[in-house]
Amino acid sequence: MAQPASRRERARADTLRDIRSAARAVLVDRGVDGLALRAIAREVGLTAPALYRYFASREDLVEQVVADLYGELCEVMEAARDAVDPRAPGTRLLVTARAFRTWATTHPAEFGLLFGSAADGVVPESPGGEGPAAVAGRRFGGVFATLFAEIHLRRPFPVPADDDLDPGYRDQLRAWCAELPVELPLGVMSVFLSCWVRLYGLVCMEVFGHLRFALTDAAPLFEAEMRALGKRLGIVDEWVPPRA
Amino acid sequence: MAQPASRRERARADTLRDIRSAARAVLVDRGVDGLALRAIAREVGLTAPALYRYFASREDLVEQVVADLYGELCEVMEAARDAVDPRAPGTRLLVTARAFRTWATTHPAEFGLLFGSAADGVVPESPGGEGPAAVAGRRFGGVFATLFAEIHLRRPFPVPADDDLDPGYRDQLRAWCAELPVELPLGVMSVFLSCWVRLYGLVCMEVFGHLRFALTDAAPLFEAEMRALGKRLGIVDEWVPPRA
DNA sequence: GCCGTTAGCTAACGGCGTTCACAATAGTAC
DNA sequence: GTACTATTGTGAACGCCGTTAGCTAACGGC
Repeated sequence: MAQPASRRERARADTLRDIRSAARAVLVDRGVDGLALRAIAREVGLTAPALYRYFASREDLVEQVVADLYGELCEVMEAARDAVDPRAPGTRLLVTARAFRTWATTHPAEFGLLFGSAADGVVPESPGGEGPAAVAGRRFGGVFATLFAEIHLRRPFPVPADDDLDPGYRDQLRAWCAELPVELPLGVMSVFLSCWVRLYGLVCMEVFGHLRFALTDAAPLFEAEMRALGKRLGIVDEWVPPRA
Repeated sequence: MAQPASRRERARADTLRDIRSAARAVLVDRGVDGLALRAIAREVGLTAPALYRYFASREDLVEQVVADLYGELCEVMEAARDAVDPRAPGTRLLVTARAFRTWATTHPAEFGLLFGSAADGVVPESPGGEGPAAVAGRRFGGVFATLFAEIHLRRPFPVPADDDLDPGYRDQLRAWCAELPVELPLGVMSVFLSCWVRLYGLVCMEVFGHLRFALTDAAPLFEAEMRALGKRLGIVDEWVPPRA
C-alpha cells in the first residue's frame, strides 16, 4: 500500500480525481445533456484535448463517472442496510429500498445518467466483465438480490413451483442463475424479478417525471407499493416507519 | 371538408407531411440521438434552414413527431381493444396491454422518443393543454384509464377504502380525479396507479435494456405479470392466450 | 405587369467530440 | 551539468450540430 508515487504519478492521480469530480459538478448543474467534454475541461481549468491524456474518449470518461456514482449509491444503500439488525432482513430490504429512492430523488441528474434510457449500452448486459461501469452496476444489483435471498432463506415466502413457470422463462431463469454466486430456486428468482420491476420501475417513473400526470409527490405511492411488496414477501411484521 | 387549398397551401401541406415522415425514417434508422435537423433535411432533399419555414425549432418538429407517434400507438392499441367484445373489458385490457408491449418492442426507437428519460419535458405534466404532444399523451393514458374504469364498473374489484389511504396521497388522488372526465373512487385510482406502474414500468425496462442483466426475452415475464394483474383485478376468467 | 409573400438557398456563429502538430516541462542517464 | 526522452499541456483544424441573417427566385392577387 506504499506510495512509490513519483511526483508525476501523484500529479496525474490528482488531476484524474479533479476531472472526475469536475464531471460530477457539471453533471449536477448542467444536466445529463450538458455533460460536455469542453464544459468539464473548463471546470478543471484545462482545454478539451488535454482530457484525452486521461481518457480515451468522452464515453470513457462518462463510464468512469458512472462507476463512481454506482459506488456512491451502493455505499449509501449499504449504510442504510447495515444500520439495521441482520436478523430483520425484511426491514433491511425496506430501508435499503428507501435509501435507493431517496438518493434517486435527491440526485436526479446522477440518477438519469445511471438509469436513463440513454444508458442503453452502459447498463450491464448479461455477459461478464466489460467496463468498470458494468461491474459497479452488478454490485448495485447484488445488494438487492442478496437481501432478497436472505429474506427467503430466513423465512421462505410462497414461490411458484418450477413446473408452474413457462418453459422458456424457466430456461432463462436457469441461465441467469448460473451466473450468480449462489444457487436459488427458480421460483424465488421469478418473484425477485417481479418485485424488482415494481420497485425499480416505480422509482424510474417518479424521477423521470412519468408520474407527474397524476402525482406531485410519489412518496405515498412508494410507501404503499413497499407495503404491498412486504405483504407479498411475508415481512409485513418487519415494517418500520420512514425516516427513522 | 372542402379543399379551397391554393396550390401553395397544398404544396406546403405536402412538404410538411414529407418532413414528418422523413423525421420518422431518420428516427428509425439513426436512433433518438441521430434525429438531427440536418439529417432530416437531407432525407427530404432540403437544407436544414429550410425546415425553419415549417417548424419554429428542432424541438417543435420533434414534438410533432411525438404527437404522430402517440397517435399511431393509440390507434394500434384501440384496434386491438375494439377487436374484443366490449362485454369482456378484462380481455380488452389484456389485449391492449399486449398491443402496447408489441408496439414498444417492435418500434424501440420510436418508443424511446416517447417514453425515454430524455422526454422529461415532453411527457405531459399535470396542467392542461400545452403542445400537441401533451394532448396526444393524454389520449394514450386515457385508453388504459378508461379500460380500467370499465372493468371496475362491470365487476368491482377490491380497492382500499378512502380512510385506508395516506391523507397526503388521498389529496393528490382527489386533485388528479378532478381533472378527469369521470369521477372515480380514490381507491380505484390508487389501484390503477399501482397496476400502471407495473405494466408501464415493465415495458420500459424491457425496451431500455434494464432487464438484460437477467433475461434475453421478457415476454414470459410480461405474461406472468399480466396474469398477476388479472388476478388482482378479478379478471382471470377473461384471460386469453397471446397472438390471437 | 406590379408587388408583397413565400420557400428555398448560402454563409456564418458558437458549440460539440476528436485529431494533430507543436511547445514546455519533468524525469533519467551519462 | 548536460543531453535525451516521456509526459502533459496548448492552439488550430475537421466535420458535425442547432440556429440566424440575407439573398433570390417563384407564386398569387391586383
